[in-house]
Amino acid sequence: MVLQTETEEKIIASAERLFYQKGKAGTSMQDIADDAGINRTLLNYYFRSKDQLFEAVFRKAMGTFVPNVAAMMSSDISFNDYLPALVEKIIDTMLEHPQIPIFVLQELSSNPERMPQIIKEMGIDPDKVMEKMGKGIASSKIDFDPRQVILSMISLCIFPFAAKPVALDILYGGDEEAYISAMKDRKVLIPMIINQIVSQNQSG
Amino acid sequence: MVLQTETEEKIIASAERLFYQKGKAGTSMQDIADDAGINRTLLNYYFRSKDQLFEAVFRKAMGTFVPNVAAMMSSDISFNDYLPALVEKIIDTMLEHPQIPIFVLQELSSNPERMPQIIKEMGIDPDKVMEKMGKGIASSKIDFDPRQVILSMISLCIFPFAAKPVALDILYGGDEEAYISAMKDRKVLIPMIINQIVSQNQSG
DNA sequence: GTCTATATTGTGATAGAC
DNA sequence: GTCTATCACAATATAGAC
Repeated sequence: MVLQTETEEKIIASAERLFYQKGKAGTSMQDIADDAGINRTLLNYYFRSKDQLFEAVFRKAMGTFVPNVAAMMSSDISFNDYLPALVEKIIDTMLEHPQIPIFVLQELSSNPERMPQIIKEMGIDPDKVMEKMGKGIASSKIDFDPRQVILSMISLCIFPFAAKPVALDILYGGDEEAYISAMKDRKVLIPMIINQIVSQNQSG
Repeated sequence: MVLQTETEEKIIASAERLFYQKGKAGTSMQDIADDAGINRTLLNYYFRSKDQLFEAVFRKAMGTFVPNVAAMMSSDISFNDYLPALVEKIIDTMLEHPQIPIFVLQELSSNPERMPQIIKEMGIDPDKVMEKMGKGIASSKIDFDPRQVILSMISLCIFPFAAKPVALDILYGGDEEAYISAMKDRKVLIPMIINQIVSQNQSG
């Protein structure tokens, strides 16, 4: 992260909070300026336009996930062995930034045509990911498509945060502590689930 | 569904499409009127305000899920036995309305304080849901909290649709047919996963 | 770098003619 | 029920003083 002026940092921090909660169209430049306690025109001075400010926030949010994937791909241990660490990393990231999934998915849902370029920019090679996955999942008991396994793992990790308001209320009666505690429990539950799918003779 | 005038139907149809894709703040009344091919003031004539039009769309979207839950709760067979039918119902609903999850979750994320009242209005009794769940899950092999099981099942069913742009591009190389086909496969995969978690001696 | 003033356009909503 | 005309206001963005 490059050094930034204090004002620029305040803008980004406020823009993040508000874009995450209210979305791009639901947040005005004035809202952000007020939240940051600065003059509205400074947003244009530093970021030229609302679009460019949003873009900065969006890219930072996307970048939150990439290190997790990158770390997995650069490690030389198999998917199965790396699984618990990966799940823990993802859930820890979610506990810190629970609003990011919906924010990112809402933007990608509105502008799906952005996906191909984003993948390219983030340096993710789908083939390489699949190769890594397939390696650990080859001996699957139920002969799952590796893509179904990875999709299921991500679903189990991320959806409970995207659906926090619903889960919190219906399943945990509004008890935030109970909800958080349950999310932490999933660090061990999810690898168990995935391992059960993938293979029961990992030792072989 | 009550009989509606043709104009009213056109408004709702356009409002759904646009609210789903661009969100509430990202969609103007003019956008909706143009999409419906009618005069903008008719929106106010039929729905009084943008807020009330949005509310109509939001409630209809929420109502899409409720029948699935309601059907499960009113059935007298156990959760485990009902599982495959429930998963199939949910995934079929998602295939028909893949944009609803993000739309609903975005709104609830912006206004989580709405949850308690919504649950009440929809006639969902959390205790009754939990009782139903706990019944089928009691003999769990890994002694899972029933809430973790239900949360996992929902995650596995819904997240792959919420994350469609990402999954489509990274996992299926942009091949829409392959993606849809994979989603259909999950109708049988997900019950297998959940059953493996829950119990291996359901017969007892 | 930070402010005030202003240009321009878009927005939700209503009144009133037909 | 549907239209035109209009209101009051909020939005993004820029020019220019300090």
